[in-house]
Amino acid sequence: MKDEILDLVFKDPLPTIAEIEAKYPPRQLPEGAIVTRVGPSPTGLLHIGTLNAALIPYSLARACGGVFFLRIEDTDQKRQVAEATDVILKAFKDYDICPDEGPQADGTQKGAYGPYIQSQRKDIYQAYAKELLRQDKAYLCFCSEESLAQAHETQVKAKIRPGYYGPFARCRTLSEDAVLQNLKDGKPFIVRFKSPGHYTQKIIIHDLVRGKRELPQNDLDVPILKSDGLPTYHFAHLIDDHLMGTTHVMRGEEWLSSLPLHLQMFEAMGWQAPNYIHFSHILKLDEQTGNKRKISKRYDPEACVNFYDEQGYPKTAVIEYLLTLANSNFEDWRRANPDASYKEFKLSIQKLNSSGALFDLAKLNSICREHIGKMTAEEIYDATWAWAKTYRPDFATKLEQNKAYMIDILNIERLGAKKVRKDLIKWSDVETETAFFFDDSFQPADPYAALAPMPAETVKAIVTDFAALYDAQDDKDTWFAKIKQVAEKNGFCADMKAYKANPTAFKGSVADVAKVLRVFITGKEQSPDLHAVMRVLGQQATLKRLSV
RNA sequence: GACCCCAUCGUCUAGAGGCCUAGGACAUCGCCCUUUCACGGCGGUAACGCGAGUUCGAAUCUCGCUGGGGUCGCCA
Repeated sequence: MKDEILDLVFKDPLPTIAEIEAKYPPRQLPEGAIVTRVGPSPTGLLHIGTLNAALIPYSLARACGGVFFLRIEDTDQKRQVAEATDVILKAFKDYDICPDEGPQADGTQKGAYGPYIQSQRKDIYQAYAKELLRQDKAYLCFCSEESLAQAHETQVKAKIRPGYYGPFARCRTLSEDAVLQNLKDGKPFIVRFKSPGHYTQKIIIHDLVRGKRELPQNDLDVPILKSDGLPTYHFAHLIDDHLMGTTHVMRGEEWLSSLPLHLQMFEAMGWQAPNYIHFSHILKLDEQTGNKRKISKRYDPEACVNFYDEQGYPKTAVIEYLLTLANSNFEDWRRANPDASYKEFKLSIQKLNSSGALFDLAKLNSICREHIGKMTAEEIYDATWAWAKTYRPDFATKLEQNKAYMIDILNIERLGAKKVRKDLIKWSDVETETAFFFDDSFQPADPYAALAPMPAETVKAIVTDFAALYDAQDDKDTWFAKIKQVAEKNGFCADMKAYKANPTAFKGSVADVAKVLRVFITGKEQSPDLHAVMRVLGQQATLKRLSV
């Protein structure tokens, strides 16, 4: 293509290809190490799929001593959301995904293969686009968006494969004079890749998970530079992953269809293409249709990572859940290594799952229970406090003011217990589960109604009799002996076996007596171990709740 | 519509032609433990989408069908 045209298209001075290539020398890496990356678009809240798309390459790179970097793919100015990059950075940090290279929270960038923000690489993309134009492997397209939309519609109506290819690629055959004239007229344009492919012919592709596949060659003349001069994904991926030395491109399966295009572009550039891995989407059951669909930010609150943050799901547990979806043998490994960090698990490319998984909150909950079940009361306190500081400031204050008490509460059936109770799924549960320990959040329903049909005088007698005997110093056996004593005094059977053998002989059993006390103490019919609850509550508070 | 991907219990999956009467985990149900709940223990229900083929033998290989997902943008 004429230099005159090129000069008109690229008015500002651009670095030469040689200058650029010199800045991106091949990486020196140990044998078997891979270079991979995640490239989120800063468009708002972080999607769970993006977290997953970062976790997998990060884990894989870590397992082989490779490099994992973060690249912000912000080439679509329309979809840009302010602060979204900070959201990504913060989420990665919170979830302990630490890129070796990429933008940092303080605004600087780490790594020698940057910049890692695509909007800052405009001149690089343009330099390569210019080179492609010079070599006639790309051309200028002046078709308006409206005419393109119209052509698309016509194709669909005529049941012809839609797209800008072959006879439909009108600007491909524009003469240089016509191009020059359009440019001089100030017509807006984009740069298209001149595809050398034929749709009827095949290209062999290799996906490290799916294996060898045969796909139709790409014959679409896709845009590589938009009218604002910024590259499209296809072009940016080509340039960046080449220059940055990516050995393994890992991305969602929505990219599989464009792999022939990408491979074709690598070949056109004379570059060796990286390895590709396309992982499946995280799906969700659509309640309307009953079908599975890609979990979406728009309809599913659990699609956004901040949902888990707000609810207070332990971040490690969320990561472990994602890991079980990625490599099903993670669960076996976890059982064999109950106390190891998930970071010690060697994620395997071969075992990466290739079919879409339905997001299962019940499974996540179970992982959370196990996770919190292994923590000490102090650890739970700290994590809950850190969560509450952001999402429940009032509760955070309450935690601060009652630290020792709260730890005592959390230690019920935990400290020294052979089998710890696993009723905590997330940090917000700490607030609800411990509420009855505090007078300001202890909101019992009418205990007599709750205990009906037991007569009110019987209830009162049990409560007052026990209150008279209660001593917070009692060990569990002594404490229970007193409950039995109260039971017998009021005509209840103290021995469960005897009661079950002949239930009609008594007003009820010791279990009913315990239930009365439980309702008065906790406001609920179910609670953790009552003796422990009373002990933690203390003599005074216990008696106060038993004063009728 | 065209092209592509995927297909084992409700869910995530194990499974590489005979180790499969299909295993595990979550969920669910029952029993036990037990002053309630939870935990824990024991047990149960529950799957190879369908149809051809290859083979002595198929969940596993091939083809077709069906179902689900994805792509077909100056979005990524």
